[in-house]
Amino acid sequence: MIKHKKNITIYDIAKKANVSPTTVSRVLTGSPLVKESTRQLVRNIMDEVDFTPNEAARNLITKQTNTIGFILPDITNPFFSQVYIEVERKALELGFNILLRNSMGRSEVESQYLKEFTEKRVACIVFMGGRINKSNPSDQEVNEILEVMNKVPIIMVNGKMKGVNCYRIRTNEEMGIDLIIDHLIELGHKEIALIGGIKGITSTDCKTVAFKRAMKKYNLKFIQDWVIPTGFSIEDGKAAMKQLLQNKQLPTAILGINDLVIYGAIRECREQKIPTSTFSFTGFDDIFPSDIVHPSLTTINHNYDILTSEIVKVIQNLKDGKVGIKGKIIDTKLVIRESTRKV
Amino acid sequence: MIKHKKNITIYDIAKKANVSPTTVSRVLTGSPLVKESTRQLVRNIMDEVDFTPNEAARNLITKQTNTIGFILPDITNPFFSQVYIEVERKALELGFNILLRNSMGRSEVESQYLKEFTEKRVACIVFMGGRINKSNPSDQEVNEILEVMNKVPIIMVNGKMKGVNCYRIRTNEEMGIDLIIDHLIELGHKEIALIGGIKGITSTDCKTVAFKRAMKKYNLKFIQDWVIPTGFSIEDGKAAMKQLLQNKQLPTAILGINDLVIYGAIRECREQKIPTSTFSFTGFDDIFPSDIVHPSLTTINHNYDILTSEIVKVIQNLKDGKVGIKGKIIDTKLVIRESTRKV
DNA sequence: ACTTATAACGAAATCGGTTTCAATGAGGTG
DNA sequence: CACCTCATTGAAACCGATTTCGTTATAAGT
Repeated sequence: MIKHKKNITIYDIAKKANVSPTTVSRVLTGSPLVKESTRQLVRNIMDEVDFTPNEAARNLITKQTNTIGFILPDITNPFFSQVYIEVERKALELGFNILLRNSMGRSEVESQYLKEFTEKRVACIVFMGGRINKSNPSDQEVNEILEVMNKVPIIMVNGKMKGVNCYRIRTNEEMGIDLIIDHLIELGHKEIALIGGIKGITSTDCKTVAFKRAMKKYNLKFIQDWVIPTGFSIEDGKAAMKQLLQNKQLPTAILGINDLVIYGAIRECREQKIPTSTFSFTGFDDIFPSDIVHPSLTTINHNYDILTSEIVKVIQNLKDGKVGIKGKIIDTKLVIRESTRKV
Repeated sequence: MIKHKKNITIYDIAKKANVSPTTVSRVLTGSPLVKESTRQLVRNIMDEVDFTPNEAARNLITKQTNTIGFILPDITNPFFSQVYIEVERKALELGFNILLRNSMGRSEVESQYLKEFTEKRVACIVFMGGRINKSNPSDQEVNEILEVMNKVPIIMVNGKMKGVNCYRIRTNEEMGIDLIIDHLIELGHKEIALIGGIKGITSTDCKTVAFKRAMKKYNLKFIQDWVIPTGFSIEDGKAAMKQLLQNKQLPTAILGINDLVIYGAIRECREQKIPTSTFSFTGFDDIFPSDIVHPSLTTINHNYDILTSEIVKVIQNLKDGKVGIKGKIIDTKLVIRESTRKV
């Protein structure tokens, strides 16, 4: 195995410098209780012998880490990597570093990582796990969270669990749907479809409800055949579009549960030689390629900067021992690009 | 600060179970030197009081971690996240977990993370840092690597440093360029431009040399005005295309230093109302959106599966104490899509 | 019956830092 | 000169696991 041996310790440094280990430790922690000249002496010897303090020893005695555990489904998904990188950058300024884990949305993997994080005594856990996106998580899934919460603060991002009173930051998805529908109405659309998503997943259910409500608000007819919840991937979007195109009557606008499914829908149109300008498309998330695909996508942006700032604000409060607010909903905003046009 | 206190230790468990801490530890490590009945007894008590072993204490005494440090420029870049996620998945099977750090390509940030990793006593470091991509890294940058290597094995991915004899895995970029040129020649192209990249960066220099060599091989004239090294981003690609279009004579094919600059180039064409079919475009990297942008991109795939397998193979060897090979070059492959056509 | 092997367990040392508390000496004060 | 303050320093306890080495009891071998 990969073992680190014959390590140089503060005791070795102390001997060489003719001081006590205490003094060496003080130099390490930057304590002011050391004469400047001895500090320099010790520092020089550290450099000379290439001393590297052992973090495990420090963590053990201080009962602290400056590590934040971060669980998300898949970092290759631009939505998550955009959130992650910003939280990392902002947390770094507070002196925290981040430990990332990809759960691939699998509950048992999440369990494993939650356990790992408590063993590592992380300062807190940012959780974008799959289970907080289920409308009906199992008792075990809930209990596990509660148990971990006894030891480590948890911040749930874009999800919730009934009975779990942890910190919650989420983006206002209903508002996003309203913005989209308003925009489409303005462009004169009256026949609107909704593709992608999975029933029983919180965000899908939530968006679907908001969609129905908005349609009712404008007195538009809600057509069940135009709601096609196939999934969240590009392939799922392609499949949904294929199915949608089999209807005799077609909508003028197509609303995707996220950006990816719209990429798929557009691809399906291309393959069937249907001009993409036949429909107005809207996505959700504003992930980075949405700016560069063709047609570039009208979509909902999560206000990543505010979202991540709020996450870090909670971490900051935890660090300072303040209580702070337990929940926060972030406004979303509409980004208009080429994929929507007048009917 | 966020401190963990009043922890339950193996001593508490031992007392409750009427056994020694040694026995509890044996249960934790899965040692066979425990009677099945006492093992169950101890396990039950652990569950009962919700005991979580302290990893710092374990790391301290065993002088080991099963952690791999991973430094890359930016995880939001699909090229890196694709490599990262695969290494993570494969390393997980070996019992390793990964600690990711984004250097944003900045050398001083890399230094900080290298230091952090040695303090954490990681098992090894996978390094896709910026400095290994410089044709002329500074002495300090090299020395730092050498110092770290004294304590932790380093695996450099797609980069090198003269005088540094660590493990090296890289993709064959020259081969990629050859494949592209061969493909373009087959389609009848004779006028070819090269956009993006930065002189002094290894991969750019390497690709440029390969480009010149291939052009010579086919007796094509190399036109300096058609080589425009602006950078690596979408914006840089846009700028390069803008500049290229100012030439009186234009090429029929445009070769990008990576996929992103081609996204930018295509965008610039759109803005200038030039049909994208005017040129054949080729990228490099085959990042995920290249499949879905329009036109979908002909590009070079890094054989991510083999690349990551080789990385993990080195880690496996390190774990087993085997020496193994020090370097490996991975073949690249051409992926033909819509962006290239007969001239 | 006596030695020996084996299974199960525990005492105590150990990893490498931090922190508490006490000690020392120099300088200031009345 | 006695007393006090303040700046530096060190001895030793401590964090919570693992591991070495020795002990005990029981089964097996001769």
